[in-house]
Amino acid sequence: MAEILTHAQIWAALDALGERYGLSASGLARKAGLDPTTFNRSKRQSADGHLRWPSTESIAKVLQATGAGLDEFMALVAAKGARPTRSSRPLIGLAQAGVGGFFDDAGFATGAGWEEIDVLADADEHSYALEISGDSMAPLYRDGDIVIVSPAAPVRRGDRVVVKTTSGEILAKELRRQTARTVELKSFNPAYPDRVLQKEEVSWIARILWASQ
DNA sequence: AGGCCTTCAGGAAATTCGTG
DNA sequence: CACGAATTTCCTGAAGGCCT
Repeated sequence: MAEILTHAQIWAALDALGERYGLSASGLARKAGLDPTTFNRSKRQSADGHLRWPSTESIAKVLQATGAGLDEFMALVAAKGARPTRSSRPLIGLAQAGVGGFFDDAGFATGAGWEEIDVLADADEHSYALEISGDSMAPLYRDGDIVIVSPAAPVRRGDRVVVKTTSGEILAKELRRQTARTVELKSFNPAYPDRVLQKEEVSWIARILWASQ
């Protein structure tokens, strides 16, 4: 690969990121707290043909707002022009997920009762969709949002994760850190408490890959 | 290391598009 | 038809390069 970052790749990656969330260029900018015109076509090239680039600050804000990591963004850059594949994933409401019978011991989707939903995301085959209910994850995820989750994805500190406890509780939070004995979780919504769980209280951790719709 | 000066991304205003 | 969302056009603040 001769060029690492081309103008077309960067903008295509930004578009692809927006598409994953069902957002237009202006919608993505607004979600990131930027002026809605920031990513418009007309802002990508000036009349004299000069190429315009998004600032690193804007990209940082978009990654912050979407929860995508730099590695995921760079994967989109490398996959310039590739349309995300539409695939059908099992879907369940966050509220129902804790009831039991929907997951195996490792957190993989199993059993009956799952709906199906089409998502614009080439997530792995083990991924499934959760419909957010309530405001406990605001402002990042709102009631009715769909998040794509994978129990097969490796989790690192700072990742957004869904955790099932042995008592049947389902938590969606940010992974603060994992120690030998504990798992520390930070709430998205500051109105809700952070949690520190003992390792043996955790039945599985799945990483939130994308939000959609 | 400091000041000037050019460049340019992003904001403001204006306009068009889309949808009930 | 009205309202909001999306987009274009124009403008400005400030970042950053260059030359002492």
